[in-house]
Amino acid sequence: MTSQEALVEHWRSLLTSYNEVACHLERALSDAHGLSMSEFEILDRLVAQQCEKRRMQDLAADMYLSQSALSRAVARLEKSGLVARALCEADRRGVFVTLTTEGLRRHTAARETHLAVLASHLQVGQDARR
Amino acid sequence: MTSQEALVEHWRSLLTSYNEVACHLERALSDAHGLSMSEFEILDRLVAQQCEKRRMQDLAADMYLSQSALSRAVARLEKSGLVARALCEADRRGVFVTLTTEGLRRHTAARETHLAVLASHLQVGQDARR
DNA sequence: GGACACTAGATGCGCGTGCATTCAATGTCC
DNA sequence: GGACATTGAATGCACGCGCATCTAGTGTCC
Repeated sequence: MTSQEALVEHWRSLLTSYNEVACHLERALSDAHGLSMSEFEILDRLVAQQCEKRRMQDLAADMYLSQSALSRAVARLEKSGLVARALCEADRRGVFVTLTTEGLRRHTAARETHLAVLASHLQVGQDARR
Repeated sequence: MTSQEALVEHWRSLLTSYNEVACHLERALSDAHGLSMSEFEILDRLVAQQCEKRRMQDLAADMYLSQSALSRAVARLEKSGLVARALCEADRRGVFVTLTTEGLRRHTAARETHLAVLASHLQVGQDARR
């Protein structure tokens, strides 16, 4: 097998795995908790890093979402009461995003679903490395 | 590390890789050849299996796209003249999809871009298997 | 301090997606 | 053969995305 073929095969495998898991995750999180995958990922980040920084910036930095997608996702989460926006006084362009109590609760519940879906649809050894 | 943590880490890694590559692929294919990633994948399937079967069905079977997404993607490709639809006489609900000469040409050109993007953004050994 | 570049985030827009539904063709059962 | 379920594909719809743009606040240079 040439290295090109290996490359394409690896990509195909990644594509398949991703779509399989993402599709199930999206459905399960939405049905059980009213969250999209991206929204869950945002909550997950917020739970992980509970220090004070310019959140929008930082969130965007280690996520795959574009700035605009993140902005809207946070807007949805705020509307649902899972997250709160707060002005940053030091630099009034910045916006802090923090979990609400309800947000933490929802994340805790959704985490179960998240893990369950990963466990049943993500085979850890299935990558196409050759 | 617990197995749950390993699972989540693997998923994060997959998510990151996928988005990195998919984003670049989408851009490169679109800029250089006016194709979306899905459209290229469809052409790629058609090049690979040049036997006669109910195409829509078969295409959907080994792709990640939903039936409706596939239907529309094929419609776009047909509109661009890269693909042709043909009625299946044996079962007149079915639709054959075949590459046009131009479709083959476009695929050949796009394949270069595809491989180049994979080569530069997909590290084969980067999966998070632990 | 006033003009100008830059940065953080929000928003208008077009597009591709999945879901649910629809429509036509096919199979089945009496 | 007629009623009914089933199947292949197309389509209405709502939604999340990325890109480009806009707004407002900040920094810089004279």
